[in-house]
Amino acid sequence: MEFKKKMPARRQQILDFIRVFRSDNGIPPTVRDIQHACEISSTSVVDYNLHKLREAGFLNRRPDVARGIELLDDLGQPAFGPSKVQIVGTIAAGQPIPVFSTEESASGAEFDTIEVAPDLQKRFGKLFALTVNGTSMIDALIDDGDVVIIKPGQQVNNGDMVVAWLGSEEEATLKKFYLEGGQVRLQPANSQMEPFYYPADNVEIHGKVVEVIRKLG
Amino acid sequence: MEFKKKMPARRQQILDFIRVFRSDNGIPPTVRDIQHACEISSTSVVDYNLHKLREAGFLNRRPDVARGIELLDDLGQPAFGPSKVQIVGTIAAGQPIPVFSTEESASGAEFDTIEVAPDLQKRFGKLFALTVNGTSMIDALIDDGDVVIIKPGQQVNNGDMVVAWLGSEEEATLKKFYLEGGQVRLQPANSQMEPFYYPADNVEIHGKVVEVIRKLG
DNA sequence: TTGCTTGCAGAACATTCGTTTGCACATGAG
DNA sequence: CTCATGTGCAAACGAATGTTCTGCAAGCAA
Repeated sequence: MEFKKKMPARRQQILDFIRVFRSDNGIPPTVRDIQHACEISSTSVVDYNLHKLREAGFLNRRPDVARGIELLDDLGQPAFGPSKVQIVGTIAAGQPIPVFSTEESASGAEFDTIEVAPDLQKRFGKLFALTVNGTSMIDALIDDGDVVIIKPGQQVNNGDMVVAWLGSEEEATLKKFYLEGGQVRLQPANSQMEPFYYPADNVEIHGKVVEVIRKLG
Repeated sequence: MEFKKKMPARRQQILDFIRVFRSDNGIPPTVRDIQHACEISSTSVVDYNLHKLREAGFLNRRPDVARGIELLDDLGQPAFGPSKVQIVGTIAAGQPIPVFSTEESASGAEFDTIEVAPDLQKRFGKLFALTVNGTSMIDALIDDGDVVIIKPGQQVNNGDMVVAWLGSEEEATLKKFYLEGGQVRLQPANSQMEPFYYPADNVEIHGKVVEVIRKLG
């Protein structure tokens, strides 16, 4: 299945300019800003291409408002302002991890959120967060109250810090992951600690930790 | 010296609305947006108050451009887009800390930066960051490569994690700070570790850690 | 050919929106 | 009292800006 038809150079240029302009000035450009920057002879051409870009899902246009161009991220969400990540629960040794459905976050439920650097979501896409409860992850240099930002999914590489569920132990944990033959080596981040070994089918990977945040003061 | 005269309620309301509107919509409000939201009968009243707010240094107005209101932070800098904090150097046991001049960051020098959540700078004002070099802070649950976000200054409270310079040891360190009589107790964040005691005049406080960030993957 | 689509051009139109002007009312200093 | 200053109001002006209409040309398929 083919997703992206090749984008005309003119259209790509416009999209890039909107990004740069918004980053430089804090507000989106006007149609005529785009016209002059991209050396287009008419505003109608800009309008035409903006219309196409809207159809392709790259942006939104608020009708009849000045500077109403609104860039969208990969998920069709407005890409402005502080990025907030939902804290879907806590992680602690001996407790199940709350199931996060990647597709839909039940619109009724209200979650706590944590503000993260906007570039995080740009790099990793959809993210979730867990609050660490207790000092059971201290061997991974993670303290009580720390927040771990997680990219959900099973695809992890050796060396990634992962959210692992150990079936036999009935325990969730944060460790560095290494697949070695049929075995899984879970290595605490603390180099002074010894690794643990488990059969591969006993370890269930829920996601990959992309950042740890500890708020103080 | 008196800094802030009391701000008229109307003016404060306008300022608050601009913040909320910008956060909700990603673009600044128009004069008429403000007029309607604050139930003001005329645009000229809004314009008058915006003029006053500009004189007071709270915002900037780009002349003759739609939605040209630009909120300023405490330092008179535009407050939009991703918040970047300068990484002014590294911290490691046995090495001096680079001196950060709070007033001026030498415009010639180029620093690495790290993106942080925008609310951090709103809450703490001017911030700096240090990269932790080596595992010497591991007793404070801080790993090699972690970035600590620091609010510079000597005013710290008991229990704060601080950047401390130990004169006699010629060593910089990150520890929880407690002033007890004439002594300073420096407590590693790791509860399994024992505290250290120093005479107060041997400990130089450079700032307060407000957040620890560990990037993975 | 015919018809359809994509893309560009020029001009005019309609609305949004920043700005200005004039006036009124209060308060306080002199 | 007069004068200056801060604040609020109404209306209008004009620049900024989104939108629309008509036309043209090249590519492509039936």
